[in-house]
Amino acid sequence: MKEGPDIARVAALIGDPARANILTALMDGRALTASELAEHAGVGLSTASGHLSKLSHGHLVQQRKSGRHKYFQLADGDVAAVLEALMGLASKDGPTRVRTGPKDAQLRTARVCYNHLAGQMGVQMFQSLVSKTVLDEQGADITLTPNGTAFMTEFGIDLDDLRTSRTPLCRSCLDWSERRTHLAGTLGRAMLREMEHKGWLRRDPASRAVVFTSRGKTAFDHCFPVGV
Amino acid sequence: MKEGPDIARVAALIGDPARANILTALMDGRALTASELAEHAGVGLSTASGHLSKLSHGHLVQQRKSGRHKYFQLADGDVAAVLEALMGLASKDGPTRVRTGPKDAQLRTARVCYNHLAGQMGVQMFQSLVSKTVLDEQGADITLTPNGTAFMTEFGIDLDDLRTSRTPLCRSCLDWSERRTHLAGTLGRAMLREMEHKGWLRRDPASRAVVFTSRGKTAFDHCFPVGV
DNA sequence: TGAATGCTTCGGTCATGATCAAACTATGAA
DNA sequence: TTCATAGTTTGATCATGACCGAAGCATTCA
Repeated sequence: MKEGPDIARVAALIGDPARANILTALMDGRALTASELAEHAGVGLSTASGHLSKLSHGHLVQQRKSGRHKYFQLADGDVAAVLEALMGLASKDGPTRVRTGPKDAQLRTARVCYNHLAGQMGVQMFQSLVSKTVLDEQGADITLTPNGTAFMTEFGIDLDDLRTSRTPLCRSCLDWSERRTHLAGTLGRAMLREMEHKGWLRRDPASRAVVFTSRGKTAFDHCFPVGV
Repeated sequence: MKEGPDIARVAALIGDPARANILTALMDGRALTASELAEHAGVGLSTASGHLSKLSHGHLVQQRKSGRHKYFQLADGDVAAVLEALMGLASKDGPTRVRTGPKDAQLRTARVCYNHLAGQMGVQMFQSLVSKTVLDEQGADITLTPNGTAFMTEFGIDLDDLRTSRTPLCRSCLDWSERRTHLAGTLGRAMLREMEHKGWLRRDPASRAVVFTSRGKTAFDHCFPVGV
């Protein structure tokens, strides 16, 4: 077998353990340096450099030079979505799951997906926004209603600022632990940032977990009540 | 690097060209024999047998013995969804796309995704059913409305028969060429089968393409008008 | 009971690519 | 300028695993 479908190229790229480690490390949306990623992957710097070059050519990651550092991040949300989907498959792969530890449960309740909130709380927020008619959901198309504009402004988000970006304001993202839609796009990102800014939550620096403060959880539930 | 995340195992499984060929061959939902798959993959029978054993252990395919034949098919819809997602990523991978041929356009309009209709027409059907309130969409949850029961019966589908299965009746599936939801689940499968039975469409035996007859296209547009 | 077909297992060959250390380049700091 | 830090390139080693043909099972058909 020499020439296979393109799908094989991409999958093989993700299929190397070191590269998979790099990609999962980037799943929280942060940009990391080559050395940090080498550390995460558990390989030497030269090896990591080679991997990053391949991931770059495969358009799975994006690079940005800043001084003598080079920062890497996932190319876009689609890559993150594919990784999430693969995790969904892998997690039910037979009894290999030594997982479901305490960390795992925490990821299930709230985690960062690329740059927005995912997990049970991400889904709760989204569904609450839909029933409050802040968002309108038509298939995979999410739009902000006129009603929603006021809500967001009050929440502390500068919509004009967001609209300058060429990436869509609202986007749906499928949650693989919950099998439900949650909010992505620049608005999803802005809301996560705002909640962090309000002090509702804290991002675990070592993982994708998001920890709500008790005050934050209360405010969250008040702002995004379930089953309205 | 020795032990990576589970995601690497799954991705590596898909990442081999021969195995990727096998999986894409199975994307139309049909069950194929080991020899047929060896042919598709372009490798010897013994090699294909080894690959199939690995795919089986990785829970990506399912096997069923029937006489002296052994049939293989994708393990479930989630696998198909991941493959579709990977195709989405691969298709925008730089200028490597010698694709976008006539076959590609045909796949974009209508194709089989695992066992249901996908592509532009799949999306059209789904959206039409939602605006006709045959289906109700809440996030990723799709349900058949009481209204919809009558519609389906008239369409020629025996719902009681479908409900005996333990897999959900309705399920949403994200279309990666259209970036929109379409209908999966046993109902999605039944509708495709019924349309084939009505003679509206014909499945290309060599690919995932679905070709509508001109009469079928007219009936389809009448039954599932766009933008109702 | 053979004979034929479909698939699996085994043994051996071979190519790929992951890895590291060391040399090299580039940027920033002293 | 010189030194230190961050990253890339190169060259060599080595393990993995894809591949095939031949032999081995199993199932059906005669």
